[in-house]
Amino acid sequence: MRLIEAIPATTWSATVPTSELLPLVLSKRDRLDPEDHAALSALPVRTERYEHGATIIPQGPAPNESCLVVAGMSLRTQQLGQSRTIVSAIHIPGDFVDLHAFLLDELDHSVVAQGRCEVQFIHSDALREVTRTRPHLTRLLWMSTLIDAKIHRAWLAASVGLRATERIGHLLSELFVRYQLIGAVRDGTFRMPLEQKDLESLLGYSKTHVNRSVQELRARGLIDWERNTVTVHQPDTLADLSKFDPKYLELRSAAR
Amino acid sequence: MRLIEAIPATTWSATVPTSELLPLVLSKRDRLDPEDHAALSALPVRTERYEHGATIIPQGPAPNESCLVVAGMSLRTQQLGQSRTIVSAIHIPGDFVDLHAFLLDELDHSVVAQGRCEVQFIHSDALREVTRTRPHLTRLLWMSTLIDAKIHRAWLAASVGLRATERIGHLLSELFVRYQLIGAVRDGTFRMPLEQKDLESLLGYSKTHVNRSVQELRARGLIDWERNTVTVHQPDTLADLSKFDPKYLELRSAAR
DNA sequence: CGATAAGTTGATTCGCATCAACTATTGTGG
DNA sequence: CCACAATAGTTGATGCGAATCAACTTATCG
Repeated sequence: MRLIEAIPATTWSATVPTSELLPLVLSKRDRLDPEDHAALSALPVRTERYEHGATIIPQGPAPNESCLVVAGMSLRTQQLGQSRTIVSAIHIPGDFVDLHAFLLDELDHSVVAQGRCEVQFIHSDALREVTRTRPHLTRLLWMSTLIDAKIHRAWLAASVGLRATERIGHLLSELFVRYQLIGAVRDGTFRMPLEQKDLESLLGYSKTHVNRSVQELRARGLIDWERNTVTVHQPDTLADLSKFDPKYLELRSAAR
Repeated sequence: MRLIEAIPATTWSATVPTSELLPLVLSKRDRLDPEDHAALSALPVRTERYEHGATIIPQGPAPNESCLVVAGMSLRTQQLGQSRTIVSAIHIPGDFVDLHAFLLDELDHSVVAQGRCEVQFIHSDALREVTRTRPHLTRLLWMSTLIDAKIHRAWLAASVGLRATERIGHLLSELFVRYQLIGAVRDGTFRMPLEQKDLESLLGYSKTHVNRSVQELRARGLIDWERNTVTVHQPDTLADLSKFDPKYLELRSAAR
């Protein structure tokens, strides 16, 4: 087992009861009135744990459940041709993994556990019922998928327009912000189930080149990164270098 | 004016009355019952035309309208730092341009006309009313944004995993399929408001390299492309070479 | 404490950018 | 209508960013 120890500190399950996780997540986007809150708490959920590399959702016909990361990390991976695998999204605690599954027939990607990972499943019927009766919640759920798309666009822009060093800086800036939002950064440091080698499938660079680029960021005093621990010494400088817009994950809804 | 003549043949406004466009577009996703159909037809819309390069939607605070391309083409463009502009989406007739705008406060991109372009605006209040009263329509609208995200993921994968020639093949395969879906391909040929030079901001390659890659595709007998006219001689071979999954935009499905 | 995997360094090759010239096409005004 | 201007497309030469192959060091785990 060369995993990071157990499920990382970045877990909510310790502090938040199962039924309160979803309302908590959505309340970060917009105020929930008591009825909405109750509707969410009442959703039946099933919690599962996965070992590193396990497939949480397979590519192909969409499952009749959607899920949410409770602890750890999962990756959305797409096949490109036969041989190549590309990561198209990273999910950390509080992120919906495949909310879109309940509206699509077929998923173009798999979801796999990166390190140990705990997720909460919600049946599509229950979600459909929410969309039938609770318009405001529907809009908030919809918004979650829009934020997903927003991140996709940012990755796409980074992929087209940045070179290795900047691009790694961009990814680390994003993870820094996202881990900050769930309270998992202390003194500029966070732990996550990614190592340098993982950037090979994430960004498409060889491990050799990833390493040289990471060294450059280190040499400039912007970051440290050993194994699963990342420290961002100068978030602003790093964001600037990487053309990362720190506001791009501001999450509040326009839909009341 | 070095535009493609007037609004291209790829227009629906000639054959479909304004109020019927939106129901027509959504009915491609799933059956509409008469009430849903009526609700859509009743939406007040405003039609506008833009010249090449005109900004249809500016980056920044989200507008209180969303829009749909009726004729021509529009591009979603993002700023990366000060200088670089990246295209993150292409919209052709029948595509929603910024349906997500009505749920987000702030747009991370602009939308500009590529060639002459006709769009239909729908006020956010009207959309919000639809989401309040018509759950099935809401799911279909939501699904439009999910397909958008699906295309983003395909672009991202292509951008990370393919080289210039394949990547251009990928884009042309996608456009071929999308234009086919709106009935704008005849004998493998379609016209569009993009030229080779436009791939510079679309894919991030220099025009020199774009040209050499296009020539390679031509030399292999896969395509022809002069100015605004593209012919795909062997869609299957091209898709295969480009690792393009031709199924990825098939839209119809079961219960929504 | 040995085995395995992550990280590091160097040498070579290749894809693509860049700069520069040139041709072909389209559009414009006299 | 023709001559010219402007833009799209084409070709060549050179340099840099990143892949690849290979060897090696360091950390981790059983």
